[in-house]
Amino acid sequence: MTKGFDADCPATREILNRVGDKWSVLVIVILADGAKRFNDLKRSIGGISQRMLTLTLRGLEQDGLVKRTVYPTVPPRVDYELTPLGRTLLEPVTELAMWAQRHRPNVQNARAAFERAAKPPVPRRGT
Amino acid sequence: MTKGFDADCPATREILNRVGDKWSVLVIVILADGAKRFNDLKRSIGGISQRMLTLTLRGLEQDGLVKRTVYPTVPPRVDYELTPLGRTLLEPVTELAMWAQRHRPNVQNARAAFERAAKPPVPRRGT
DNA sequence: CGGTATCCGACTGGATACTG
DNA sequence: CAGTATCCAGTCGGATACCG
Repeated sequence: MTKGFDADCPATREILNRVGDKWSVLVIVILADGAKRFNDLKRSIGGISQRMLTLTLRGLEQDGLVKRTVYPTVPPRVDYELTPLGRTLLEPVTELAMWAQRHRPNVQNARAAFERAAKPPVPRRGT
Repeated sequence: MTKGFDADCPATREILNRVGDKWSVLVIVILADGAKRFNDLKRSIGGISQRMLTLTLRGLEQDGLVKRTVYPTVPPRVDYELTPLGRTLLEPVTELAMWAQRHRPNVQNARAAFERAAKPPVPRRGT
Protein backbone atom coordinates (compact mmCIF):
# COMPACT_ATOMS: atom_id res chain seq x y z
CA MET A 1 0.00 0.00 0.00
CA THR A 2 0.92 3.64 -0.51
CA LYS A 3 3.34 2.32 -3.05
CA GLY A 4 3.46 4.35 -6.20
CA PHE A 5 4.27 7.74 -4.84
CA ASP A 6 7.30 9.39 -3.32
CA ALA A 7 6.63 11.91 -0.65
CA ASP A 8 10.32 12.57 -0.53
CA CYS A 9 10.66 13.43 -4.18
CA PRO A 10 11.70 16.99 -4.98
CA ALA A 11 8.25 17.85 -6.30
CA THR A 12 6.60 17.06 -3.01
CA ARG A 13 9.24 18.81 -0.99
CA GLU A 14 8.79 21.81 -3.23
CA ILE A 15 5.06 22.14 -2.90
CA LEU A 16 5.22 21.37 0.80
CA ASN A 17 7.63 24.22 1.24
CA ARG A 18 5.24 26.57 -0.46
CA VAL A 19 2.09 25.34 1.18
CA GLY A 20 3.66 24.82 4.57
CA ASP A 21 4.61 28.42 5.14
CA LYS A 22 2.71 30.70 7.40
CA TRP A 23 0.35 32.39 4.99
CA SER A 24 0.13 30.77 1.57
CA VAL A 25 -2.76 28.43 2.25
CA LEU A 26 -4.69 31.22 3.84
CA VAL A 27 -4.23 33.41 0.80
CA ILE A 28 -5.20 30.62 -1.54
CA VAL A 29 -8.37 29.89 0.34
CA ILE A 30 -9.38 33.52 0.45
CA LEU A 31 -8.73 33.91 -3.25
CA ALA A 32 -10.96 30.92 -3.84
CA ASP A 33 -13.85 33.37 -3.60
CA GLY A 34 -12.54 35.40 -6.51
CA ALA A 35 -10.07 38.14 -7.32
CA LYS A 36 -9.09 40.54 -4.59
CA ARG A 37 -7.05 43.69 -4.33
CA PHE A 38 -3.94 43.90 -2.23
CA ASN A 39 -5.40 45.72 0.70
CA ASP A 40 -8.63 43.77 0.63
CA LEU A 41 -6.54 40.69 0.96
CA LYS A 42 -4.60 42.24 3.78
CA ARG A 43 -7.76 43.10 5.64
CA SER A 44 -9.25 39.68 5.02
CA ILE A 45 -6.28 37.99 6.57
CA GLY A 46 -5.97 40.23 9.52
CA GLY A 47 -2.68 39.37 11.15
CA ILE A 48 -0.35 39.62 8.21
CA SER A 49 2.24 42.30 7.70
CA GLN A 50 2.47 44.11 4.38
CA ARG A 51 5.86 42.61 3.80
CA MET A 52 4.70 39.04 4.29
CA LEU A 53 1.65 39.49 2.12
CA THR A 54 3.86 40.77 -0.67
CA LEU A 55 6.33 37.92 -0.27
CA THR A 56 3.60 35.32 -0.09
CA LEU A 57 1.87 36.65 -3.19
CA ARG A 58 5.18 36.81 -5.08
CA GLY A 59 5.86 33.20 -4.16
CA LEU A 60 2.45 32.06 -5.29
CA GLU A 61 2.75 34.08 -8.46
CA GLN A 62 6.14 32.65 -9.16
CA ASP A 63 4.78 29.13 -8.91
CA GLY A 64 1.94 29.97 -11.24
CA LEU A 65 -0.73 29.60 -8.59
CA VAL A 66 -1.81 33.22 -8.54
CA LYS A 67 -2.11 35.80 -11.26
CA ARG A 68 -1.29 39.42 -10.60
CA THR A 69 -2.98 42.11 -12.66
CA VAL A 70 -1.95 45.74 -12.51
CA TYR A 71 -4.34 48.47 -13.58
CA PRO A 72 -2.28 51.60 -14.20
CA THR A 73 -4.95 53.87 -12.82
CA VAL A 74 -4.16 56.87 -10.73
CA PRO A 75 -4.32 55.37 -7.40
CA PRO A 76 -2.73 52.13 -8.58
CA ARG A 77 -4.85 49.03 -8.42
CA VAL A 78 -3.63 45.47 -8.36
CA ASP A 79 -5.80 42.38 -8.47
CA TYR A 80 -4.81 38.93 -7.41
CA GLU A 81 -6.64 35.80 -8.41
CA LEU A 82 -6.07 32.09 -8.51
CA THR A 83 -4.91 30.67 -11.80
CA PRO A 84 -6.51 27.44 -13.02
CA LEU A 85 -3.48 25.68 -11.59
CA GLY A 86 -4.02 27.41 -8.28
CA ARG A 87 -7.60 26.32 -8.26
CA THR A 88 -6.63 22.68 -8.68
CA LEU A 89 -4.41 23.01 -5.63
CA LEU A 90 -7.45 24.09 -3.72
CA GLU A 91 -8.70 20.54 -3.62
CA PRO A 92 -5.91 18.71 -1.80
CA VAL A 93 -5.55 21.71 0.48
CA THR A 94 -9.21 21.56 1.32
CA GLU A 95 -8.85 17.87 2.07
CA LEU A 96 -6.13 18.65 4.52
CA ALA A 97 -8.12 21.42 6.14
CA MET A 98 -11.07 19.10 6.55
CA TRP A 99 -8.88 16.43 8.06
CA ALA A 100 -7.61 19.01 10.52
CA GLN A 101 -11.10 19.90 11.60
CA ARG A 102 -12.39 16.37 11.82
CA HIS A 103 -9.50 15.13 13.87
CA ARG A 104 -8.74 18.15 15.96
CA PRO A 105 -10.26 16.69 19.12
CA ASN A 106 -8.01 13.65 18.78
CA VAL A 107 -4.96 15.77 18.39
CA GLN A 108 -5.83 18.03 21.31
CA ASN A 109 -6.52 14.97 23.33
CA ALA A 110 -3.22 13.41 22.44
CA ARG A 111 -1.42 16.59 23.35
CA ALA A 112 -3.04 16.71 26.74
CA ALA A 113 -2.19 13.07 27.37
CA PHE A 114 1.37 13.64 26.28
CA GLU A 115 1.73 16.52 28.65
CA ARG A 116 0.30 14.50 31.50
CA ALA A 117 2.72 11.69 30.78
CA ALA A 118 5.66 14.08 30.80
CA LYS A 119 5.07 15.54 34.26
CA PRO A 120 5.13 13.34 37.38
CA PRO A 121 1.52 12.23 36.94
CA VAL A 122 -0.22 14.32 39.62
CA PRO A 123 0.59 13.78 43.28
CA ARG A 124 -2.36 11.90 44.71
CA ARG A 125 -4.09 13.74 47.50
CA GLY A 126 -1.53 13.68 50.31
CA THR A 127 1.56 15.20 48.75
CA MET B 1 -18.09 27.85 -3.32
CA THR B 2 -15.63 26.36 -0.91
CA LYS B 3 -17.90 27.70 1.71
CA GLY B 4 -18.18 25.44 4.65
CA PHE B 5 -14.60 25.24 5.73
CA ASP B 6 -12.13 27.62 7.27
CA ALA B 7 -8.55 27.23 6.26
CA ASP B 8 -7.74 29.92 8.73
CA CYS B 9 -9.28 28.17 11.70
CA PRO B 10 -6.88 27.15 14.45
CA ALA B 11 -7.23 23.47 13.60
CA THR B 12 -5.96 23.98 10.09
CA ARG B 13 -3.17 26.24 11.19
CA GLU B 14 -2.18 23.64 13.72
CA ILE B 15 -2.00 20.71 11.38
CA LEU B 16 -0.34 22.81 8.72
CA ASN B 17 2.34 23.74 11.17
CA ARG B 18 3.03 20.14 11.90
CA VAL B 19 2.81 18.88 8.35
CA GLY B 20 4.59 21.84 6.85
CA ASP B 21 7.83 21.38 8.69
CA LYS B 22 10.87 19.96 7.05
CA TRP B 23 10.60 16.29 7.95
CA SER B 24 7.20 15.27 9.34
CA VAL B 25 5.58 14.25 6.10
CA LEU B 26 8.62 12.28 5.11
CA VAL B 27 8.54 10.37 8.37
CA ILE B 28 4.84 9.71 8.07
CA VAL B 29 5.17 8.34 4.60
CA ILE B 30 8.05 6.08 5.52
CA LEU B 31 6.16 4.78 8.51
CA ALA B 32 3.28 3.97 6.21
CA ASP B 33 5.15 0.79 5.39
CA GLY B 34 5.09 -0.32 8.99
CA ALA B 35 6.95 0.14 12.26
CA LYS B 36 10.59 1.16 12.14
CA ARG B 37 13.38 1.58 14.63
CA PHE B 38 15.04 4.91 15.22
CA ASN B 39 18.16 4.31 13.21
CA ASP B 40 16.33 2.51 10.43
CA LEU B 41 14.22 5.61 10.11
CA LYS B 42 17.30 7.75 10.14
CA ARG B 43 18.89 5.74 7.35
CA SER B 44 15.68 5.68 5.32
CA ILE B 45 15.48 9.44 5.38
CA GLY B 46 19.06 10.10 4.59
CA GLY B 47 19.63 13.78 5.16
CA ILE B 48 18.21 14.19 8.62
CA SER B 49 20.21 14.91 11.74
CA GLN B 50 19.67 12.86 14.86
CA ARG B 51 18.39 15.88 16.62
CA MET B 52 15.76 16.68 14.01
CA LEU B 53 14.58 13.11 13.80
CA THR B 54 14.07 13.08 17.54
CA LEU B 55 12.24 16.39 17.51
CA THR B 56 10.08 15.39 14.57
CA LEU B 57 9.12 12.09 16.15
CA ARG B 58 8.34 13.77 19.46
CA GLY B 59 6.10 16.21 17.66
CA LEU B 60 4.26 13.49 15.84
CA GLU B 61 3.96 11.45 19.00
CA GLN B 62 2.64 14.42 20.88
CA ASP B 63 -0.08 14.93 18.33
CA GLY B 64 -1.05 11.27 18.50
CA LEU B 65 0.08 10.51 14.97
CA VAL B 66 2.91 8.19 15.88
CA LYS B 67 3.27 5.64 18.64
CA ARG B 68 6.61 5.09 20.34
CA THR B 69 7.37 1.70 21.85
CA VAL B 70 10.41 1.10 24.00
CA TYR B 71 11.75 -2.41 24.49
CA PRO B 72 14.00 -2.35 27.55
CA THR B 73 16.48 -4.77 26.06
CA VAL B 74 20.17 -4.39 26.53
CA PRO B 75 20.96 -2.38 23.54
CA PRO B 76 17.80 -0.33 23.81
CA ARG B 77 15.31 -0.70 21.03
CA VAL B 78 12.57 1.75 20.14
CA ASP B 79 9.93 1.25 17.51
CA TYR B 80 7.90 3.95 15.87
CA GLU B 81 4.69 3.34 14.02
CA LEU B 82 1.72 5.28 12.77
CA THR B 83 -1.31 5.32 15.00
CA PRO B 84 -4.72 4.83 13.40
CA LEU B 85 -5.04 8.60 13.51
CA GLY B 86 -1.70 8.93 11.79
CA ARG B 87 -2.81 6.55 9.10
CA THR B 88 -5.88 8.64 8.34
CA LEU B 89 -3.61 11.63 7.81
CA LEU B 90 -1.80 9.64 5.20
CA GLU B 91 -4.66 10.17 2.79
CA PRO B 92 -4.80 13.94 2.45
CA VAL B 93 -1.03 14.01 2.55
CA THR B 94 -0.88 11.54 -0.31
CA GLU B 95 -3.31 13.70 -2.23
CA LEU B 96 -1.03 16.64 -1.83
CA ALA B 97 2.02 14.65 -2.87
CA MET B 98 0.23 13.45 -5.98
CA TRP B 99 -0.81 16.97 -6.82
CA ALA B 100 2.81 18.00 -6.51
CA GLN B 101 3.91 15.35 -8.93
CA ARG B 102 1.16 15.87 -11.44
CA HIS B 103 1.63 19.61 -11.61
CA ARG B 104 5.34 19.90 -11.15
CA PRO B 105 5.98 20.70 -14.82
CA ASN B 106 3.53 23.58 -14.60
CA VAL B 107 5.19 24.95 -11.53
CA GLN B 108 8.67 24.63 -12.97
CA ASN B 109 7.44 26.27 -16.08
CA ALA B 110 5.88 29.13 -14.20
CA ARG B 111 9.09 29.66 -12.27
CA ALA B 112 11.13 29.84 -15.42
CA ALA B 113 8.68 32.30 -16.95
CA PHE B 114 8.71 34.39 -13.80
CA GLU B 115 12.46 34.56 -13.84
CA ARG B 116 12.49 35.55 -17.47
CA ALA B 117 9.97 38.30 -16.81
CA ALA B 118 12.04 39.66 -13.95
CA LYS B 119 15.20 40.30 -15.93
CA PRO B 120 15.20 42.76 -18.85
CA PRO B 121 13.71 40.19 -21.20
CA VAL B 122 16.74 39.31 -23.28
CA PRO B 123 18.38 41.96 -25.44
CA ARG B 124 17.44 41.12 -28.98
CA ARG B 125 20.45 40.22 -31.08
CA GLY B 126 22.20 43.54 -31.45
CA THR B 127 22.84 44.67 -27.89
C1' DC C 1 -2.79 52.23 -3.09
C1' DG C 2 0.62 49.02 -3.40
C1' DG C 3 4.48 48.32 -2.77
C1' DT C 4 10.25 48.28 -1.48
C1' DA C 5 14.18 48.75 1.90
C1' DT C 6 16.08 48.12 6.28
C1' DC C 7 16.57 46.51 10.80
C1' DC C 8 16.27 43.08 14.12
C1' DG C 9 14.55 39.45 17.32
C1' DA C 10 12.89 34.64 17.26
C1' DC C 11 12.91 30.36 15.68
C1' DT C 12 14.79 26.37 12.70
C1' DG C 13 17.81 23.12 11.92
C1' DG C 14 22.73 21.19 11.28
C1' DA C 15 27.15 19.63 13.65
C1' DT C 16 29.22 17.93 17.38
C1' DA C 17 29.96 15.90 21.82
C1' DC C 18 28.39 13.32 25.56
C1' DT C 19 25.15 9.60 28.11
C1' DG C 20 22.50 5.33 29.78
C1' DC D 1 21.12 1.96 20.03
C1' DA D 2 18.73 5.84 21.05
C1' DG D 3 18.87 9.49 22.61
C1' DT D 4 20.17 14.60 25.26
C1' DA D 5 22.85 18.97 25.47
C1' DT D 6 25.14 22.74 23.49
C1' DC D 7 26.47 25.80 20.06
C1' DC D 8 25.83 28.40 16.17
C1' DA D 9 24.55 29.94 11.24
C1' DG D 10 20.79 30.85 8.46
C1' DT D 11 16.13 31.88 7.70
C1' DC D 12 11.51 33.66 8.89
C1' DG D 13 8.76 37.12 9.82
C1' DG D 14 7.22 41.54 12.34
C1' DA D 15 7.84 46.75 12.70
C1' DT D 16 8.99 50.72 10.69
C1' DA D 17 10.09 54.08 7.24
C1' DC D 18 10.05 55.55 2.77
C1' DC D 19 8.60 55.67 -2.55
C1' DG D 20 5.94 55.97 -7.23
